[in-house]
Amino acid sequence: MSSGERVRAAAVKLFAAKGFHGTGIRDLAQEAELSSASLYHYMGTKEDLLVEIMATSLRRLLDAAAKATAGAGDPVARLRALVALHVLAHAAQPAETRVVDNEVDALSDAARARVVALRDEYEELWAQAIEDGVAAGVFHTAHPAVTRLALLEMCSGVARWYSPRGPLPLDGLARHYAELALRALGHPGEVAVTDLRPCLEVVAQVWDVPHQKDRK
Amino acid sequence: MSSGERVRAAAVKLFAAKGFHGTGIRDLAQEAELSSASLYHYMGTKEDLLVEIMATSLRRLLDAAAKATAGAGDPVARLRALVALHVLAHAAQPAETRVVDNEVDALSDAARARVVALRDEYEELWAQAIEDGVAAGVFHTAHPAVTRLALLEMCSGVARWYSPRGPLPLDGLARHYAELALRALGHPGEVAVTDLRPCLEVVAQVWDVPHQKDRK
Amino acid sequence: MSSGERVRAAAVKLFAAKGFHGTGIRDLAQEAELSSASLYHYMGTKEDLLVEIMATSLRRLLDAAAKATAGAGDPVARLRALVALHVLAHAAQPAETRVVDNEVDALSDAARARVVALRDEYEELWAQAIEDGVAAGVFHTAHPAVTRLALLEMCSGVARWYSPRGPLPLDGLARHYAELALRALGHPGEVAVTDLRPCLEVVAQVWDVPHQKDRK
Amino acid sequence: MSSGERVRAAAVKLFAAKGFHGTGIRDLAQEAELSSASLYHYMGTKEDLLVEIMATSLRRLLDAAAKATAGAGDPVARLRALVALHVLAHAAQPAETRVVDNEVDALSDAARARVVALRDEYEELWAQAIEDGVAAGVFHTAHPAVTRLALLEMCSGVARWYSPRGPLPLDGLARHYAELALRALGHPGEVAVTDLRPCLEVVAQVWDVPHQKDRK
DNA sequence: CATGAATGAGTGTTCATTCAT
DNA sequence: GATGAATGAACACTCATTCAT
Repeated sequence: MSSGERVRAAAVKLFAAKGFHGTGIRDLAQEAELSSASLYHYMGTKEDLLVEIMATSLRRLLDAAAKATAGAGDPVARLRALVALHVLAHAAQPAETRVVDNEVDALSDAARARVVALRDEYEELWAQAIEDGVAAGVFHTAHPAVTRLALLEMCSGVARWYSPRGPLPLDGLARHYAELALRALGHPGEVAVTDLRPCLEVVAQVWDVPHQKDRK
Repeated sequence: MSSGERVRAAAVKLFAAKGFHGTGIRDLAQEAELSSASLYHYMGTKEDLLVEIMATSLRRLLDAAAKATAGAGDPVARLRALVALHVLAHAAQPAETRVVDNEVDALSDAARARVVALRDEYEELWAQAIEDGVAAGVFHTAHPAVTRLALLEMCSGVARWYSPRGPLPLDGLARHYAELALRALGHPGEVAVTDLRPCLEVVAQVWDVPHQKDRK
Repeated sequence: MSSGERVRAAAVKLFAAKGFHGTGIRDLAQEAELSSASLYHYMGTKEDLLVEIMATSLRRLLDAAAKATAGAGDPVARLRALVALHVLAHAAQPAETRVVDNEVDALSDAARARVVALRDEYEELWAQAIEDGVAAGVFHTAHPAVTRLALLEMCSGVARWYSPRGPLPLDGLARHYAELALRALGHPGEVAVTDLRPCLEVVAQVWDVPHQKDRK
Repeated sequence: MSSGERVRAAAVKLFAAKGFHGTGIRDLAQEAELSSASLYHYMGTKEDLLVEIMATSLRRLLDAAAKATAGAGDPVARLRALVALHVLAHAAQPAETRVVDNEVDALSDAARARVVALRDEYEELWAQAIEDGVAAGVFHTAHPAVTRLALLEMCSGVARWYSPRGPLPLDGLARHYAELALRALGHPGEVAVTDLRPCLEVVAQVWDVPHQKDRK
């Protein structure tokens, strides 16, 4: 791992664990095994580092979601894919996603606008899937926008507690959440592992996570 | 509002908006319209202030939950009450609850232990309701603990986006979330406003929130 | 001397001796016998301190010059007064005037504009006196603007070398420079001490300098 | 222009514009279009660079002055030459001369001693000319040393404002200053352009400045 | 009850300089 | 020659906290 990568990794780890404002430049330096001055060869300001992490992470999620839902006309399949992908991303990359979800307030106005725009673009995929499902009569919900937010928060929460060392493997987690989400949308039924295979493949590509939960 | 109350209110507002580490003692002083030195007449350290806010807030939620579920043998009724109460608390007191949910990492080990113990005690009410519902055959979920966490995150998320100025009043919000939760637990069905009345009353008592959503 | 005054005095001394950029905040703190943090009770930024010194010093000179030339219709008398005043100010307040003369480049654009405006206002008094003298036929110079700049630089230079401990007292210095200036303007002749009395009085008032050179 | 020359030119430009302490090594590198590390192939420390600039510049002025006054027994001619040369040097090389005049305080004690010795040697030429003129009865001044300093400051000031794009060409400037100086010394009279020809030639040789003011 | 004054430790960032490549 | 990488020390400035008044 190069020094530049170590800096980024240190930032992800510490921003996730202690928050942006709770992480000092000297903490980053120590974690990256560099002097605090050397940090500045690999980053602009501390905020630049945060923005880069958030934007990259969000864009990756957005691209993965676009890929995983591409060509799926069925709203149920799309939502299932979105839920699975979101949950897997948050379970596999809890630090990155916690930073994205928790540190928006630490951004300056300009940077926040950029990040929020990406987030909105991503959420629009969810909104569209739910809306289409309601229109198609496969989803039933009195307040689609509220439901969307509820489901997103539910899925994002995974980053706050999931451990790959626990009893539930990644694919089981994804299946369970997909079922919860579809039930909440009034479309109950089992989710088969085969339904998730495309998602798992996208996840494996995008985040370098093995199909099996047997690593690290 | 007394000076002491102004200090606490300032802390809740700013800790919620900018985080504990993102809020300086001078910010608090300005918000409370006091000098920074005077702050220390009303608080111990900055961390003491945070701990007080978190502990008080959690204890209030815990007491309210205990009161709202007391005597209800029916797991469905208990869970409905817990969901409604949690959602209402987060919608009515978004700042307090955001502090509780987001700033645990800012606590020292000793303080964190206290706060986490309270939180665990509260979550145990949820765990018990779900477990009882599963045992009674009214809830169906393959991973009760995971489901519990998913629902808690879903409900806590309300504090991040709900606005009383939006189209959905508090009671409607509570009903909707209760329905989402029960559906997710495999127990679909409408939730009547009358089912929530006891909750709304507890909320009104505990958090000084009017029944009607027509205030500021 | 209060702490605030000590800070200002330290800044004048050190900015004059080592330049704005050559003076660290810790140097100021040491000179003012305060911690570097305490400095910030008495100043805004380091640049604010510089601006305050320059603006105050220039305004004082401008006011003194206006007072010393007020009511004098004779261009010769006005120029004599301006020269004497300028020289006395630079001899009596060498640190302040060196800061004003040398640190303009250290200012931000906005601050520089303010300071330069004051300086221009002051130089206009010189320009007017010279122009009037030329028009009246008492001064003879082919390039009045160049001459004005030459004389100003000549007089400002005093701050770079004059010592009250040297053989030449303040009033002798002023007389000598007044003679040099008038000669350069083609209006030779002795300058009597009585001609300078009004100037010396203004100087004594404005800069708290005794008439006699026998202090400190 | 070689890299080494670019470094020196960058230093002259930036030290003049922002001061020694106000100029960072990175500023120099950028101006010289080199990396900051590469700078150190062409210089010792930042201070060495400053010393080299000052010493070279002063020695060149000193040599030029010696050459321009060599063999001239007439104190008036000598002073006229000194003034013209000084003014021309400051008008033609404003950056170099500003560095020499303003950055003496930035030098370490040892380096300052070297530079001041050169400056003293140069000023001695002025002192000698004035003294000789007074002794010969062609100059009249009550305080020769003060007058010398006054005239030197007057002439050095040219570097702070003269622009070759203004209305006054170099030779006109030199003539005007020579007249001002001789008048101040009680020896009025026109200065003919032919009187300055030797000086202009020395200037052209030493500083690569064309006789005509029509360049750049 | 309230605060101006004060500070040691810490903030994010830049400094001039070195050195292996 | 030229530079990316590296750093200890310093930079201007803010931190949470104390205390005499």
